[in-house]
Amino acid sequence: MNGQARKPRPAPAQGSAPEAGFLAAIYARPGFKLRRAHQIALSVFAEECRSLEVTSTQYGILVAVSERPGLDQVGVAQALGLDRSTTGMVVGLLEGRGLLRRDRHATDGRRRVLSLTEEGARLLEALAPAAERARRRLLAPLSAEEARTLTALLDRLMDHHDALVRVPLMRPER
Amino acid sequence: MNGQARKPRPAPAQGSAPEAGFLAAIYARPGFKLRRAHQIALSVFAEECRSLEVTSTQYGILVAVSERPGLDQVGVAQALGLDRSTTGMVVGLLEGRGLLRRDRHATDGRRRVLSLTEEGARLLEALAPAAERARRRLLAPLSAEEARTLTALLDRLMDHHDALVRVPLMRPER
DNA sequence: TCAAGATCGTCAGACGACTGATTAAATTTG
DNA sequence: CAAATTTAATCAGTCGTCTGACGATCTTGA
Repeated sequence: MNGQARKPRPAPAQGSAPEAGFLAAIYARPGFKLRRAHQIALSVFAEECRSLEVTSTQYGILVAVSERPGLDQVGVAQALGLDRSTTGMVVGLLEGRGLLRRDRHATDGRRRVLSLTEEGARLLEALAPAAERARRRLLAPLSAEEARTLTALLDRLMDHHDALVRVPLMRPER
Repeated sequence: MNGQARKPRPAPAQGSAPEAGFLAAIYARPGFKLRRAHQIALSVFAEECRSLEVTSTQYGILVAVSERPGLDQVGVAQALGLDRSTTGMVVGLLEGRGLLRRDRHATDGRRRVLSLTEEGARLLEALAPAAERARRRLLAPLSAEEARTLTALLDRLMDHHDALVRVPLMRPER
């Protein structure tokens, strides 16, 4: 929460090994490690951007809209691998905060065309260094070489399973 | 959803490279890759356990209670790195399905002591092979060596940042 | 002993995510 | 052209997760 060590905790029972194999079946699961690592990444990002009140998902949406003003919600969802419903919800949130606009498409009445407001653009600028700090901090325990390896392995997982996830990554046409 | 290829999708705009650098700033973020990989891990687990109606979080809780009958909710939360509230919610769900019991602690009136029901134990047995299939499928694109590397790198991230996350991993005493 | 502090469970509120259904607006086709 | 199909957005419902607050209970130290 506060970015510093949270509290003098009563010494995690790590070393004392009260029972070596407890939950080994869970701790060994890659899915568990990924959940944990993701949890950590969210925490670090949240800490670095605390003052700006933006989550990593919101940051992704802001960047996408900034790079492609006029993108619709489906385009954003596909580019980021988000669910359509989730996207609609978060976009509504950002609209409510005055960070982006949601206009009707000129010729296709179904589409909602997204673009940053002045304030959204300003916030995004302030966000960039914070996001960079978060990236660095997350990767701090790894060497540059190791970070590249991790990145490559995760990319392999993503490529291989892309079609299996309900929301595959897809770039907007044009 | 259905475990098969979901639909003949209209050819992801991958190769055609409509704009090489679109969202590169996001795609390069390790946090983004971790979110995606976690999303995939959840999907694979869900597919393998679809018939049993159990999520990976629920599976973790069932295993923890099975290995330590009599553990309380805080113990479960700390062992799995879950929030107390989350744990209470999921435990309530499992209790509602008759998979575990929640009794008052004999001497400490604050504690709720957890244990598997017959049905919970049976389900857990049926779950083991499904969880193993999920693990294998998730790691399918990696060699054994690469899987070990990935595991090791994620462990490094976890160890280094453990204290920063609000819910550090902690084994129950005794 | 008793008041202060710590701990367990729970609630409300917020956010992200997925499913399934519905509505409205294209687009395709017979 | 009109009907059938497809697609964008939204909604309701479920689940997981975290935060902050609260009441009940336990422990401790003055």
